Amino acid sequence: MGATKTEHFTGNQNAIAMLTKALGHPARIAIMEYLMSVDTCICGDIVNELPLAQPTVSQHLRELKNAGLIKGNIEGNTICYCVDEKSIEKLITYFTKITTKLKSKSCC
Amino acid sequence: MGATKTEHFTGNQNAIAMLTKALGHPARIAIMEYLMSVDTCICGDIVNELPLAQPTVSQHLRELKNAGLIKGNIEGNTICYCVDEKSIEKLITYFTKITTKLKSKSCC
DNA sequence: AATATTTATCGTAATATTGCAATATAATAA
DNA sequence: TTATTATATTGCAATATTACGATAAATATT
Repeated sequence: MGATKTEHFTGNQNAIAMLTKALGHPARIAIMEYLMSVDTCICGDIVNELPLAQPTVSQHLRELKNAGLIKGNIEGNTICYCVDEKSIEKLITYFTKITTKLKSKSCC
Repeated sequence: MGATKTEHFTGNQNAIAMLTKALGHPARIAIMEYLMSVDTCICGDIVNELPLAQPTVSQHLRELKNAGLIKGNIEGNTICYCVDEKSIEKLITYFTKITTKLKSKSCC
């Protein structure tokens, strides 16, 4: 044991969990915030913004990319990163649906 | 190493990461969905809804509770669980702020 | 009181994550 | 060509997570 039993859950449940899991680390939240703190793509420069070693940042970037939360374009010597809006929209839609249901509840 | 370096990040970054991390497992997403699938608190009955052993479900419930995503009231023999709306609101507010910023971007 | 029911905790094995030094890769600059 | 710069990959140690059997704790039922 030790591995998540994804096969017992729906595709949507696994998809949402994949997104939230990728966001479930302060460094990755910090990366997302940094990517959105300017009006353009960020080319290079991400490693210097974080209090972590370069291989660690690279690993976090890969996880965000695998989850579909960010996109990365090779631009010569550096890589330009930016947020993939679709994934964030998906999360907002999901959570909004949740709270819409909650409004009609009266409990606890 | 192996432990997250929370001390290097802001309180808000850690707070959001704590919520998303707690949601980062399909079983916990399934629990949240189940809790919201009815109009009242769910007293007992959560274990039977999931394809996991009782101690495992109990562990997932504790994680959701520690993160502040659900509330649990002891009701005699059973425990009544429901979603803590405030935590979900916090996430929606956060992600909405993110997309508002993204709208003004033109990149990638 | 004895038993059943519900949930939590303990202990532990399997697996995953986090972090970084060392090294590799690839493009640019000298 | 030989640095230099930017990012990725490898390997590994420390730690965390996932899952569950066994057991405990607490209330309910008989």
